[in-house]
Amino acid sequence: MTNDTICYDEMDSPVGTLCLVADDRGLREIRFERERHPKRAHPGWVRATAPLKFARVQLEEYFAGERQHFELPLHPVGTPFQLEVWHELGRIPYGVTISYGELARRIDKPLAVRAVGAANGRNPLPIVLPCHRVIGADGSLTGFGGGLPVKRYLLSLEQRIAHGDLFG
Amino acid sequence: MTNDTICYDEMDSPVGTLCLVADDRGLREIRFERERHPKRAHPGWVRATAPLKFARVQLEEYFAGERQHFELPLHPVGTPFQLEVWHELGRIPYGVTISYGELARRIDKPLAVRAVGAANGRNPLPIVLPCHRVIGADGSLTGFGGGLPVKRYLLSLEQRIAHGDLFG
DNA sequence: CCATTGATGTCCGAAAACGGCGAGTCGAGC
DNA sequence: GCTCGACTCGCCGTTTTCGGACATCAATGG
Repeated sequence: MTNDTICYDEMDSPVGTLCLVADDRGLREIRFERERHPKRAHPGWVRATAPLKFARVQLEEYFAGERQHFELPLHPVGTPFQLEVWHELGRIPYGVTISYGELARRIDKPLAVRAVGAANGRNPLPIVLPCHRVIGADGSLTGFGGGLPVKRYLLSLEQRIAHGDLFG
Repeated sequence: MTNDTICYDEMDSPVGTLCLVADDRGLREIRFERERHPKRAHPGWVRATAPLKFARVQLEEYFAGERQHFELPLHPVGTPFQLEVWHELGRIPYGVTISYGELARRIDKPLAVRAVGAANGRNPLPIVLPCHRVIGADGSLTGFGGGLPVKRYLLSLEQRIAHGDLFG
């Protein structure tokens, strides 16, 4: 029935090598070289460039400051709660930051703040689902799977582009 | 890659309706109508008679007393320990019973007696892998996934045929 | 003769721990 | 007074850990 083969590819980026993973339904994962939650190896995955071409191109455009949102079929895998959180991530506009509490409120679970943080930490599609736009209520960056420097880089990139700060 | 479609079929037998399940590698399960460890439903399974024809015929021959061992590709799924136990089951001759302790000794784990019992209880291929030939050290039947009456029936069938007791 | 105990792999439920938080409290310092 | 940090505590989904229960049986000790 469904063709469950999973393919992957790697690409260079300003924040290090990225590993893109997809199945026939869409993009499943974007992995940083050194992740906080290292995922297990990929048994039976097939390296393939073609199916991931659109993802790679759009990411390159993003890093070049020429793309503010992605148009890709996505297929992140997670619990219902996690999917809800990740889906909500997709609605945060480019260059905008909100707090974990605000995100919790937006999914109608104002008290599930730490749970939102945890779900954010397991976001399998960083950059595309912009978990980096979620920060502490006091403005601190608090954490990021690929490392705080990467989070800082992404936010400053978006600030620069969104606000037209040519000196950033 | 591997064609993972799973097919199933049902058949009548002297011990009630049996559900046969197989993939392209062989027979996976034989389910009784009312099982002790009820397995989850079959999402995405396809009903198909042809691939299970040999299994069905051989089972019918077995119940008719005309077959004493099976010649089928098998593909039971379990832990390494379980596979070891189930494999050993296949060596118990028709009409013979051994104890759980004896079975444990045969796989070189003489102390894993209860573990052997548990593995026996999870045997996905009853009848074909004759877990019914394993009984308590004191001769009691102790248990059977499809119900003790079925275990009794199978043993008495084999006794009758093996010992040529025409009055059984 | 009966009750108890220990050894073993697996499953299942309950319980606890653990986070990419945040509001509140309390002192220290100015 | 006011600000700011360090600390505490409650919140909630997920993960991990843990404790029994099993298709047992031989060895003990009363």
